[in-house]
Amino acid sequence: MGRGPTSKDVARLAGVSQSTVSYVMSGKRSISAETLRRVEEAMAALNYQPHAGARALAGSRTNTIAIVMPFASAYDAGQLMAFVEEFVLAARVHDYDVLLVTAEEGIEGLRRITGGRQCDAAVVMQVTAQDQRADLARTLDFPVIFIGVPEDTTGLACVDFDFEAAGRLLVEELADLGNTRLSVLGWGADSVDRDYNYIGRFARGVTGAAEAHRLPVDWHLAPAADGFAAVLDAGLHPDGGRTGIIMTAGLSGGMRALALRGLVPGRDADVVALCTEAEAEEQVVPLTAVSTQPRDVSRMVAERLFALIDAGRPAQEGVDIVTATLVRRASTGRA
Amino acid sequence: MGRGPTSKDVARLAGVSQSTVSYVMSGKRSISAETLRRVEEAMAALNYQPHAGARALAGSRTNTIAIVMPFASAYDAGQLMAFVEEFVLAARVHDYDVLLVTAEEGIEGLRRITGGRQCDAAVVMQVTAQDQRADLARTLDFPVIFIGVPEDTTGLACVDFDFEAAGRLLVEELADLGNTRLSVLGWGADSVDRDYNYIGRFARGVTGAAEAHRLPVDWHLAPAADGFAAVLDAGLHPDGGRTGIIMTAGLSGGMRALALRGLVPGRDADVVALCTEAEAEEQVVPLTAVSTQPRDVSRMVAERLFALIDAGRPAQEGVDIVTATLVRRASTGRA
DNA sequence: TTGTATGCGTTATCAT
DNA sequence: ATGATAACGCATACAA
Repeated sequence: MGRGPTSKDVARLAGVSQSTVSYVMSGKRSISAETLRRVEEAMAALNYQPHAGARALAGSRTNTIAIVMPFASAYDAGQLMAFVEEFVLAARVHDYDVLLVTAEEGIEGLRRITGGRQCDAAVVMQVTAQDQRADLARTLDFPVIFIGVPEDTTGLACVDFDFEAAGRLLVEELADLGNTRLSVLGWGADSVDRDYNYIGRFARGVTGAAEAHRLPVDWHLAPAADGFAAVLDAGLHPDGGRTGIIMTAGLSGGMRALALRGLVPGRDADVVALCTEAEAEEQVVPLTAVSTQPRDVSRMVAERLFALIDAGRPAQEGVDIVTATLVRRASTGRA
Repeated sequence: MGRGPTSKDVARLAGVSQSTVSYVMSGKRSISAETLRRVEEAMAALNYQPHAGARALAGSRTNTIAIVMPFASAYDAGQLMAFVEEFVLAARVHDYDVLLVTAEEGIEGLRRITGGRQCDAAVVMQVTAQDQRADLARTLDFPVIFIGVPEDTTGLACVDFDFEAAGRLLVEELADLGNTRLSVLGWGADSVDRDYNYIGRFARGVTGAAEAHRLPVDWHLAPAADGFAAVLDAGLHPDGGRTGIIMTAGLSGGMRALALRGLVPGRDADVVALCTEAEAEEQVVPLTAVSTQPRDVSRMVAERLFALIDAGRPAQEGVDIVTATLVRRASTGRA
């Protein structure tokens, strides 16, 4: 593997000193038009690419951002991909590359990456209420942005979707449609155990709005939703009431449970969901839904991160919330 | 942002020279038990992490692999994620990190990453028949593995799923079930235009097997599959014949088209698919299908790549094929 | 078995 | 406006 041209080679070809080449790249001092031209020509002629390692060593910036990803998680793959794509594109605009770290490496992964100066900042996804990585970040003096909201956000920069509003919007939609009780097919015990904060916030949004509208709610955990099936079998609209359905996790299972009983969303019951737009639209009956917007989250994270990096400040404390909006589709009567 | 401890600091604390610390890490010369212990203690005490940039500069290895990903593509997000996860895990086993590059950067992205010595090797996904990156790789003297098979594989290392066998298996399954003609809902013009080789290989597999069994085939491009809908409306089994259905792209659209007409896979027609296992299983009627195995591909790529890296040889020419297998589910009569 | 010294390719501080 | 030169932190050839 050939060693590749260095800035010294460029300098020689352009007939200038090596430091001049460096200054041409950084733009940190004024260069005469003539010199600039010769250096740029030489760089092009040699197909010169600065050595990233040498840069990181001398300049103590890597132009790399690490993103700690929860692969085998409750997250939808499409969402994750959308988030990552958007983030990588935003990073490239600022001339940054993206290093992938699995959440499986846990706190050690963060330590390794930051300690080894492989990146200038990190994004940590899928944050739990009691997240050890939050504690580490506080001691780190290193820009980290969290996606999700740990219980104690002191000294942390967080971004998240407004799950509480999402819960509220879905309940209000069903209430407006005249439903008198709610059945929720939601996250299973495994997710709750791992203490994903957003599940609690969503539940709080649902509960709050349901109480305000005096609607009783029964919860069922996906995917082992025997209870949910029982509700369907017992009849959705007993005693002249009307049961509205909210689905979060276990969407395909829930839709299948309906289909197997010949129940059509929008005709036999109002069904709303918290899911991706793609999921909402690819159902046999497209779903009225609040969709998390991974690209919006991604853009907000990138914006905030590069503001930090460019300013050189430590991560500014605070939680940024991405707005939730409901889109009506055929699964609710009045679409 | 503090500078962090260096190997010099470790050396001082352990009462040895800096080079000894380095040799402890690399294991490239024998160290007395006593020295080893003191150095390791010092490293632990200081929470020492070697500076990645300095390492790359001095050792000319980055311990990083770039993976060039096709985000907004015909690829399924779940497949991509599975591939990436598996690869990152494999990479960590060999003490490598993974850098993400978008295919949107095209050939320049590859050039930038390899030229800047940000990685020791690269994996290029979603390769087209006439892929410029293949030409670049041939001139690069740098380990690159392609996922997908360009037309000219001279000097390239490629790994891919056996799409031709996939097509054959699906046709044979339908033939064995007594179908006398085939209807294929497949990739749309956009994918074909971009010349994804695997589409052609799949089609070849279908065509070859269909000819061998003397089955007529009609093709419909997803998602604008008006022709497919017309076939359904015209009646699937005219003239005492029997039409078997193969779905590749546009699966959800195809299933919806069936559902809207009250057609149930496995009852009214045999339906098979080339899709992910998750997709096959989450349908109302689970699908008999050949599934690409992203994790198998990933493992094969990783295995081959690290063999190259460890051996220090240039990428060994040749195409590795990941076996295709069919799994029977309820969408074909005899499940 | 261990220490000394050099170089990797940049950035940035002195000079001029 | 430009050139020398000293770090940056590690790997490794050379000495002992």
